[in-house]
Amino acid sequence: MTTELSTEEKIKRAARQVFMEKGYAGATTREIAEVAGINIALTNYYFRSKDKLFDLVYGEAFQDLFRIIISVLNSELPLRDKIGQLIDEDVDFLLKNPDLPKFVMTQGYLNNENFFGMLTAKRDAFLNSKFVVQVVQAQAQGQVRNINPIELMLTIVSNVQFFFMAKPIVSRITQMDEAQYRHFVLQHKQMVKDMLYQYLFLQPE
Amino acid sequence: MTTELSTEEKIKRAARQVFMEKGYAGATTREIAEVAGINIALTNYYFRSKDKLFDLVYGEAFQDLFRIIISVLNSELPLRDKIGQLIDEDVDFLLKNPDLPKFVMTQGYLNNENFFGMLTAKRDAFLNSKFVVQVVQAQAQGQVRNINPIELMLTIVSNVQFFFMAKPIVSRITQMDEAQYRHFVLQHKQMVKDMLYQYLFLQPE
DNA sequence: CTTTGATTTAAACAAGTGTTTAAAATAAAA
DNA sequence: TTTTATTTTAAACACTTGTTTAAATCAAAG
Repeated sequence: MTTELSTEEKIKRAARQVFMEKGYAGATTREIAEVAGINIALTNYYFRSKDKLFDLVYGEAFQDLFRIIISVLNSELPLRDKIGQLIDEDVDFLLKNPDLPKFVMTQGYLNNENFFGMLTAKRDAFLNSKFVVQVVQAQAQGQVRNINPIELMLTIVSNVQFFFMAKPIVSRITQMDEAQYRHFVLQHKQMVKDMLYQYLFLQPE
Repeated sequence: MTTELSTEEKIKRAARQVFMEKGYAGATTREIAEVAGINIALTNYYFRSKDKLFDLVYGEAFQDLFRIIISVLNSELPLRDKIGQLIDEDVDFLLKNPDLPKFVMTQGYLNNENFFGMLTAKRDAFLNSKFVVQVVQAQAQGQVRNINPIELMLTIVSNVQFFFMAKPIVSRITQMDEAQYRHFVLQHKQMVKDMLYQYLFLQPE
């Protein structure tokens, strides 16, 4: 039924799966080839080396992780809605890609030049985002509590992403299965919004 | 000046350093031996294998990460002070051990039996902690907002630990050096407390 | 000093690693 | 079909891995 993928695409997908599960050092080209269902030599035929293949996979994962957040940060929404949207979209995205934050944060230091390059490229998108401007403006008008906009941004993200990074531990301790954990995270969205709104906005709308 | 450590202790410390930096797969016994300044064969003379050495290091890291939190959870403090203490002590501890959460959370699945065993052993300490009892009681008396005590616990921890796990990314984007980041995290403590108190406690004291 | 046991060493082992090679199979072009 | 280029394969390469061995060094006891 599914249309046959090109060999190149099969390798890339297998590489993403194995790298995400085992990390760079723990992954082997042989396992990637096995998952992809192709001969070992083809990984080096299509991509030049394990390093190059990893850089490709990591780069895409890195972009994926920040794309949605940055897009919402710079959207036209008013601040209150924007914070809600940040939480909603981040949760929805991570439900589909639960291992992404762990992968990006733990594997970044390996290919240093690349990693730091990607980060500095993203700097402006965060520091000069419309979100930061909105927060500063609202603070000047006394509508919003006076906290560092970047700290606020991180607080929003931390309340979402941590629940995915800690999932193996939490789901085990609380004995939640996949569906229950999903429900738990979805319900947590509202709590985070309530908490942030109440703390942040000085004048109730 | 420093008293000479035993060979066994030198290996264990070197192993902790290398395992934390590179992970299990990325670490080699030769690098551990080099860091410890001893012959390769000694790692297997004192510990039986790389696996056994890793299990030892991981087990201690695991205990370290939860010891303080569990101790505060079950202390005699009133709820409000307890939440403050959780945040204070977690930050202080992580300032001394910044790589611990990342290590415990990402390397746990490797030695599965051990990991899950340690988790189930900790289950009661969390689920039946004095903290949970206090929250439920305060909720019954209408003093505290009606949220899942475990979710509250996780929210507290997430607002602290995430700032350490994301440190490589955040410090690079914001161009903060070590001292600045330390100041940033210390200041963040108060913000987390304010936010949680305001959200959680229905009657101002 | 001699002897016994523990500790340390250099060297090697087998297995697994990323990568390459040269031939085979397939597809495309003539 | 014949020729050419592309893709795939099995096998091997050089190297690193965790681990072991047997000898050397050291410390303590007799």
